[in-house]
Amino acid sequence: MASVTIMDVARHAGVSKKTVSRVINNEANVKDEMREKVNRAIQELGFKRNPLGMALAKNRSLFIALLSDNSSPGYLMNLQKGILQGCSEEQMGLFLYDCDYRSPTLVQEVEAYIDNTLVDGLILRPPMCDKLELLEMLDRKNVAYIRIGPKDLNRGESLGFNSAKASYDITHYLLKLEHRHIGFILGHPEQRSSQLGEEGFRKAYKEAGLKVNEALIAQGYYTYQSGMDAAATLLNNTPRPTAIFAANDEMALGVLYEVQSRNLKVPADISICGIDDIAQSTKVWPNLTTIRHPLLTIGYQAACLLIGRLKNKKTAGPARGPDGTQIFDGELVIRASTSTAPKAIEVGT
Amino acid sequence: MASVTIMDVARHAGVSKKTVSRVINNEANVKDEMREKVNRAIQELGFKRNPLGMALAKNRSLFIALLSDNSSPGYLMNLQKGILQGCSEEQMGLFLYDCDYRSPTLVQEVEAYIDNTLVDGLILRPPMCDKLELLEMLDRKNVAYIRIGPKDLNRGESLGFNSAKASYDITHYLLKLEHRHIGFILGHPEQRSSQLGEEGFRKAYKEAGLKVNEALIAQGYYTYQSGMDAAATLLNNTPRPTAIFAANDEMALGVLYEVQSRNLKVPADISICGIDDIAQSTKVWPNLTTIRHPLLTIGYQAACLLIGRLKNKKTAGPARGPDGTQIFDGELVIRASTSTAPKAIEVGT
DNA sequence: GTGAAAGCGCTAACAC
DNA sequence: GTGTTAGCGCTTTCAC
Repeated sequence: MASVTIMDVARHAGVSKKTVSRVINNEANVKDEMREKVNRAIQELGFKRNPLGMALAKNRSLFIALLSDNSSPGYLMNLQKGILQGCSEEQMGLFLYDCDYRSPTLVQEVEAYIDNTLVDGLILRPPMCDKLELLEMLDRKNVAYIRIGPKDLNRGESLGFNSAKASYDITHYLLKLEHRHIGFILGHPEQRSSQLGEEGFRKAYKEAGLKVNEALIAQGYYTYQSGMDAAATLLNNTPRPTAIFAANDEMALGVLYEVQSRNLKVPADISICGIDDIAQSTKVWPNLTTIRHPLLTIGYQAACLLIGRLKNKKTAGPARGPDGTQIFDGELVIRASTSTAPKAIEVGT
Repeated sequence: MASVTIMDVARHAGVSKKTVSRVINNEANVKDEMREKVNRAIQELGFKRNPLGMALAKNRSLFIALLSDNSSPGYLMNLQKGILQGCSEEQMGLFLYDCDYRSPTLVQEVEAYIDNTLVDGLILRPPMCDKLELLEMLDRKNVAYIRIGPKDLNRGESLGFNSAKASYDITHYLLKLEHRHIGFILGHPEQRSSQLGEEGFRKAYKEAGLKVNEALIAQGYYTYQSGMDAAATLLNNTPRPTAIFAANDEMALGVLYEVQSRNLKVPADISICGIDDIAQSTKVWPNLTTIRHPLLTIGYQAACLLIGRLKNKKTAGPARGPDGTQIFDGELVIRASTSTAPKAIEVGT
C-alpha cells in the first residue's frame, strides 16, 4: 500500500521521528503546539501506525488470543462475542486457538502457537485455565493471561462466575416449587466450578432442612452427551425425579432430549433447568429455566483488562498487580421448562 | 525470551545471515552441505523464526482472518472449526472479526481492521462474501481472500455449496413421502444461495409433474427468528402444510419451536427439515432431517488454500489464478423429524 | 552459490 | 522538550 510512515509525518510536520512517535504513543513531555502540528500532519497524510514495526521494536505485539476447546459451543459463542466486542473497541485483533484439553502435548502445542503468532496475551477459559503446567509455561514465557473461571490458583487475574450461588438459587427455586426428588447432574470433576456448584446444591437442601438423596446425583462433564447419559441414569431411578437440574445448559439440553424421547412432558411430568442461559436455551421447546451467566460482560471485561494491561506494561516482567479476581453473579430466569412438582409420583420406566 | 536470532544461527553454523535465511525459506541455490550445517545449528540452538521480523521485511504478515457476522451460530461454529484445523496444520494463527453485515460503514470498519492487524488474507462467509464494495476494497488493498459461497461474482477463489441440489434433494424426498403441501422457507433474499435453493425446490416439483403452491413459500433470512415467523405464517394456511422445509437448519429449529409450541407432533402431524446439519440439529428432539453441508471440509480447504496462496505469492500483485471455484455437494441425512404425510389433512388453527 | 550492506517501520537510550 | 543514533529480526538488493 501507499504506506505513510512515521518519517513522512515527521518531515511533513517539520519535526523529528521521535516526536511523532511520542505523539502517537500519547507520551508526556511534548509541547501542545508540537503535538498539534504532528496530529495535523497525521490527519493530512492519513497516517496509520504500522503495528508490526512497533511490535518488533518493542518486542511486544499486543496481539491476544482466546484459547478454547470446543465442548459446550453455546458457552464459547457467548464468551467469544463479548471478547470480540472488547477487542473491537480497543482496535485490537483476536487470535483464536482451538485446542484439545486432553492432549498430552497441550502445553507444547500452546507454546508453539505462541512462538508462531507472538501473541503476548491470552484469555483462558475452563478447563484450560485450571491447568497449572500451562500457566507455568505462560509465566516463564512472560505471556500475560486472564483466567475465566473461579479463582483457586493464585495466579494472574481472573473473572469468575458465582457457580455456588447459581446452583443454590436454582435448587432453592425447585424446592420452593415443591420438588422433593431433584436429580442433579454435576459438572466436570476436574473443574472447580463443579465442586462449587455441588456446594450450592447441598446448601439449599440444608437450609430447607431436607436431606439430599445421593442416588439422584449423577456425574456429568458439561457436554451435551454427558447430560443425556446422566439423564438416562436418573430417569431409571425409583421414584423417578420430578425435576432434573444440570450444572450447565449444554447438559440440560441433553436431558431435555432424553426426557422427550421417552415421551415425558416437560414440565408437566418433569421440570428441567440448567445454568448459563446460552442462546440455545431459548431455541428449544420448552424454553429452559436457567441462570443467566453474564458471559458477554465477562468476555468484554476480560478483553479490556488484558489489553489494558499489555498497553500499560512498561517493563516486561511478570509484575502482576494485586489479585483482581472478580466474581459475577447470575440471575434466575424462569421459563417454560419448570413448574410445580406433579402431585402424585408414579413409578415410571 | 531467550530469543535465538538468525544471526546466532549464522555464527553457530559459520555461514552468513543470508544463507540461513535461504535455508529457512526453502530457497534453491544452497549447497546441500550448507543446508545441513544450517539445519543442524537451527536444531541445536532451538531457533524459531520471528514472524514479525519477516513480516516487516517482506511487508507480508501471512496473518489471516475470518470475517463473520453472528447470524446462524451453528453454521459459523462448524466453519470456524474447519478453518482452525487448517490453520493449525499450517502453523498459522487465525484472527477473528465479527462485524455487522448491515452496518453502513462496514467497508471502512473492515479496512480499519486490516490496518490494525495487517492481515493479508481473509476468509469471507455469506453475506459478507457477496458485498461487492467490500471485495473491491480488498482488491485495492491487495488483501487476498477466499469466498465461502456460491460463485457469482467473478472475483477470487470461492468454495461453494450446492444449494440447488440440496434443496432439490430435500424436496424430492418430501414429495416421495407423499407430502403435497410443503411449506418452503426461503433464505436471505440478498444471498445467492437463497435463489439457488428456490430453483432446486421448483425443479423437484416440476420433475414430479406437480405445481408449486405459491402461498406456501415464505420469506426467511436464515435466522432462527425468521424461521419462527415464517412458520407462524405457514401454519395458518388452509390446508395446513404437512411438511415445512427451511433453507437452513437454524430456521428449521425455529420452525420446530413454533410447531411444538402449538402442540403439534413432529413428524406425526407435520414433518420438518432443513439444510446444513449443524450440531444443534442432533441436539433437539426429534433430530432434524437435513442435508449435510460439509462445512468442516470447506473451512479446512479454505484455510489451506488461502495460506498456500499467501506463502507462494512471490510478488504482491493481485495475480489471482484461474477461477478455482469448487462446489461441494451435500448429502441427505434422514432423521426423526420427517415421515410420510398424514393421511387425512385436517384444517387446523 | 554465497555474503555484505542497506533497509522494512518503529522505539530505546542517550544526548542536547 | 526535542532530536540523534542505533537497533528490533528479518529480507532484499547486488556484488563476488
